[in-house]
Amino acid sequence: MDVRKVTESLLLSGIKRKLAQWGISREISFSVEIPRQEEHGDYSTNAAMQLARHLGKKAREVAMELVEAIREEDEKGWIASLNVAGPGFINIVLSDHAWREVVATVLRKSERFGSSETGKGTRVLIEFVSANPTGPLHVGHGRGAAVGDALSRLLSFEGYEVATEYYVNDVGNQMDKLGRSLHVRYLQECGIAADLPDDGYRGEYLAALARDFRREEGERYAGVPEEEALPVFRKVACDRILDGIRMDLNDFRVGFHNWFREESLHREGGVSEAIEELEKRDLLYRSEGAVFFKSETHGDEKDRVLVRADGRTTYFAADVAYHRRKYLKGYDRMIDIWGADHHGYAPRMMAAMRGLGEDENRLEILLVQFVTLVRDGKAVQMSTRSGEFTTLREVIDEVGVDAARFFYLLRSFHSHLDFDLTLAKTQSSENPVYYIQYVHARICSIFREAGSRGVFLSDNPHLSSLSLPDEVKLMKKVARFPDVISEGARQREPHRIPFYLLDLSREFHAFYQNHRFLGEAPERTQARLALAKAVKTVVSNGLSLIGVSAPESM
RNA sequence: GCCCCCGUAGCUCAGGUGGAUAGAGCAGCGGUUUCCUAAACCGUUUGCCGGGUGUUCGAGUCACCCCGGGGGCGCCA
Repeated sequence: MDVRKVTESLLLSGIKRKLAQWGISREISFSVEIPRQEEHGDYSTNAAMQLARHLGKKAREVAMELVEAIREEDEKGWIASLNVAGPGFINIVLSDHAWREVVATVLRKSERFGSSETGKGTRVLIEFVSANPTGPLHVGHGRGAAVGDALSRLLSFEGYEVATEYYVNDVGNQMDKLGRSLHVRYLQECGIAADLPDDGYRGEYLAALARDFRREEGERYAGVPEEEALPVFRKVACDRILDGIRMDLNDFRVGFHNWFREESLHREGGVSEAIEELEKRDLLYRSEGAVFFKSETHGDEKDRVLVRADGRTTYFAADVAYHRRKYLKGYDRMIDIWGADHHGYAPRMMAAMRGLGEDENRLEILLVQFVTLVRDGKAVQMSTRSGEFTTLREVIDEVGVDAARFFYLLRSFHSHLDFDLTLAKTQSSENPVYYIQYVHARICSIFREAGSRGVFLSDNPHLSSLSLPDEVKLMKKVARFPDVISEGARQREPHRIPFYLLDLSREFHAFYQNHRFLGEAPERTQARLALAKAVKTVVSNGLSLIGVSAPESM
C-alpha cells in the first residue's frame, strides 16, 4: 500500500469521469505533490489549472466540479477533506486511517518496505571507481565508490537486475611507467643507485611494495637487464596494487560482480573488432600515419585517434571496445560513473556508440564532482607532484566506514564536496550519521525495555489510537519513504536517502521527547510500539541502501 | 576561446515532472533530565535564491546572455 499511489488513482478516476462527461478525450497531464505549506493539505493537484485552458473556463470553477467527482469516487472515506484554494489548486487532506495503514504496511513488508519495483525486468550495468591500478584509492575515488555502490543498492531495491563492474586499465603507457618505477625502487632496495624517471610514480606505496618484493624474492632481479625484468615488475606492481584496491573497497563495503581487465579485451580481439566495425561503417580515416575516428560528425568537438602512428591503440580505442561489449551483452541501461575531470570524454564515447549503430540513450554517464577534505575549517592540502594524496584508507581509518560513506552521500554528486573530517569524526549528536543511527538504537532500546517489562508487540496490533497530531506527523514522514526511493532511483540521486533519513530522525527524536511508548494504556502502547517498529524499519532500510550500519545500541 | 558542474541564511548545503508565504544542519544566544539512552529536545536571529532578459496563469526550478568559483579541452589514462 502506497499512500501516494492510492491517492493518485483516486484523483485520476474522478478526473477521468469528469473528462468523459465533458467529452474530452485527450490526455491531460497534471501533478500531485506534497505542498510546502502544511495548511495546503497532505497532497495537492494542479489538475484544474491544467484543464482550464482547454475548457476555456475559470480554473477555480473547474476545480469545484472535479472536487465533486472525486468525492463520489471515494467510497472508503480515504479522503478527509477536499477543497479548492489559491488560483485553482485542489488540496487534499487524508483521513488518519489512511496513515495508519502505512504503519500496517511497513510491519507487513518489513525490509521490502519502500520498494515500488519500478525497475522490474530492466537489466542495468553500473560501472564505477575503475581507478587505474597505479596507486591506492584516494578520497576522490571514495566518492565514486560510495555513490556507485549506493546507486547499485538503490536500483536493486527498486527491482532492477543490477550488475556492477570495475574496469581495470592494466595495459598501456601508465603500466610501463609503473613497472619502471617499481623496478627503480627495487634496485634502490638492493643498494643499487637508480633514479625514478621524471614521469615515474613517486609515492611511498611503491617503495613499500619494493621492500616486500625484495624480501620475498631476494636480489635475483638486481642483475637482470631492465627490458627483461620489466614484465615481471609491471605485473607485480599492477596485481599488488589491485589487491590493495580490492581490500580498501571491501573494507568500505563495496563489492563488484566483475573486475573487467582491459588486457582481456586486447587478448580476445575485442579492440580490433571494434575498430573493424567502425571501419565497416566508413567512420575511420588515416592521417599522418594514425587512424582517426570521425567523432566530430557525431557531436564531438574533433576527431579522435584510435590507432597511433606507431601502431599501438589508444586508451580510447579500448574503451570503445569495452562499451561496445556492454551493448553486446544486452543490458537495457548502462551507467558509467566518472570523475568530473573525465567529462570531455563523454561526447566521444557517445559518438562512438552512435557510430556503432547503438542507441546512445541507453548509456548514462554520471559525472561526480571533486572532493576537498576539510579539517578544522581548513582545506587539507594535497600534493599532486609527490603523488601523495590522502587515501581512502586514511579517511576510513580516521572517521570509520559509516561516517565516511554517509558524508560522501550527503551532497548531490553534481556538487563539489567539502568533506568535513572534523565533523565526521565527532562522536556526538552533531554528527548527522550518529543522529540517525541513534534513532535505530533508541528504538531497539525501547523494545529491550518492553521485553523486560513483559510487553511485546502483537502480530496484528490495533492502530486506531494513533490519532494525536504528533503521531500523524510521524506516520506521514514514514509514508514518504517509498517516494524518496523511487524518485532517487529514477533520478540516480542516492543523496536523497540521507536527507530523508535526517528529516525522519528529527521527527522521531522530537516525538520521543514529548511522548512515551511504554507505560501507556495497553492498546495505546501497542499502537505506539507499532509506530516505533515502523520507524525503525524505515531507518534500517534506508541506512542499508547507503551501506551504513544500523546499530542496536550506542 | 570552447565544454561540464556549481552560485540559495554568517558557514556547509537541500529544494520531485515549474506551483501557493524558500528550508535544514552547523555556528551564535537562551532554556529543558526523578522518566523507554541528554549521542536527545525546545525557543531565538538570518535571504535582491549571483545579475539581466524571456517563456507562462505561475520561475530558486525552464531558455538565452553576462558575472564569479571549480574542473576539462593530448597520438596520456
